[in-house]
Amino acid sequence: MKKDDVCEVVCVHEDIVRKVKQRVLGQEKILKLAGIFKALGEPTRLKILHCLKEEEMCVCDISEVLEMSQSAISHQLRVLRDLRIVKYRKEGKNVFYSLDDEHIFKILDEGLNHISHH
Amino acid sequence: MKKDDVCEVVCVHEDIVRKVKQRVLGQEKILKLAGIFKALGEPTRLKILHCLKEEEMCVCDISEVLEMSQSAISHQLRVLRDLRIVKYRKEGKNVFYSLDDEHIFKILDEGLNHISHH
DNA sequence: AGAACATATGAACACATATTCATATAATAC
DNA sequence: GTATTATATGAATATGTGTTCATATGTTCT
Repeated sequence: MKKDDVCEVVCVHEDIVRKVKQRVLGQEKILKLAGIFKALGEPTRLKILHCLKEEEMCVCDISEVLEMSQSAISHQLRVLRDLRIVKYRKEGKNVFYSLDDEHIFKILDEGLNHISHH
Repeated sequence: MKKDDVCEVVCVHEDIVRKVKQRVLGQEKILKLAGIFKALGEPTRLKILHCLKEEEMCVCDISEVLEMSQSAISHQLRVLRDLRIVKYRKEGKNVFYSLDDEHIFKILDEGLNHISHH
C-alpha cells in the first residue's frame, strides 16, 4: 500500500485520534503479544495447554490423550517452547512439559470465563 | 490420519493419561476458545482492540490511527463482531465500535503482563 | 558395539487467511 | 432526485501454517 493513500477517508474525530495515537503499542510489543495469543488460538496447541494445566506430561502421553501423532504434537510443542509458553524437563528418554508461567494459567481461565458467560 | 495408528508410541503413563483424558474439553468449547485467542493473535486485530481499550471509535478513526485502509479495518472488525469481541453502535453515517466485554479487557491485560515479566 | 524406544525436525502439501481492489449499501446534504 | 461520505463485502492473490511422512538425534538396555 502506498504511504499516501493510507487512509482515503476524511471523517476523523481529531481529538480521539490524537489521543489514541499516542497510546498505540510499539510494533515489537504488538508482535510479541500477538504471538502469544496466536499460539493459544490454534486448537491443537490449546488442547495441549489445557492438558498441561492439569499435569506435567511427556510427549507420548499428550499424543495418547489427544489421539494425535507424536510428530504433530512435537511440532506444536516446539512452537510453544520457542514462545516460552511451556517449559520442559528431561528424564531419561522422556521429556516432560509443563506450563511456563502463571500468566498462561490466568489467560486460559479468563478465556474460559468469557466463553461461559455467553 | 487413520484412526488405528493414531499414537504409534508405547511409552504411556497410564494413570496420568486416564486422569487428563477425563478432563479434556469438548471440541466445541475448544473451537470457541481457540476462536477468541486466534482473533487476538493477529497483529491488526490486536491493534484495533488495543485502540478500543482506550476509546469507542468509528471505523475511519481506527483507520487513521493505524494508518491502514478502511477496507482492511472493516474486514477485521467483521471478524471481531462475529465473535462478539466488539460491539457497535450506529450514529448517522458513522459506526462506533467498542469492546464487548470485561473479559476481553482482562485477557488483554494479562497478556501484557506476561510479555512484561519476561 | 547394536537394538529399541522417545523425541525432534526438515520438506512437502493442503488449507486457512489478511490485504487489496472494485463495488455495494446506507445515510446525509444539496 | 443526485452527490457525497462512511462503511461493508465479494473475489482474487499472496502469505502463513498444521499435519504427514521420512528421517535424524539422543537415551537406555543388552
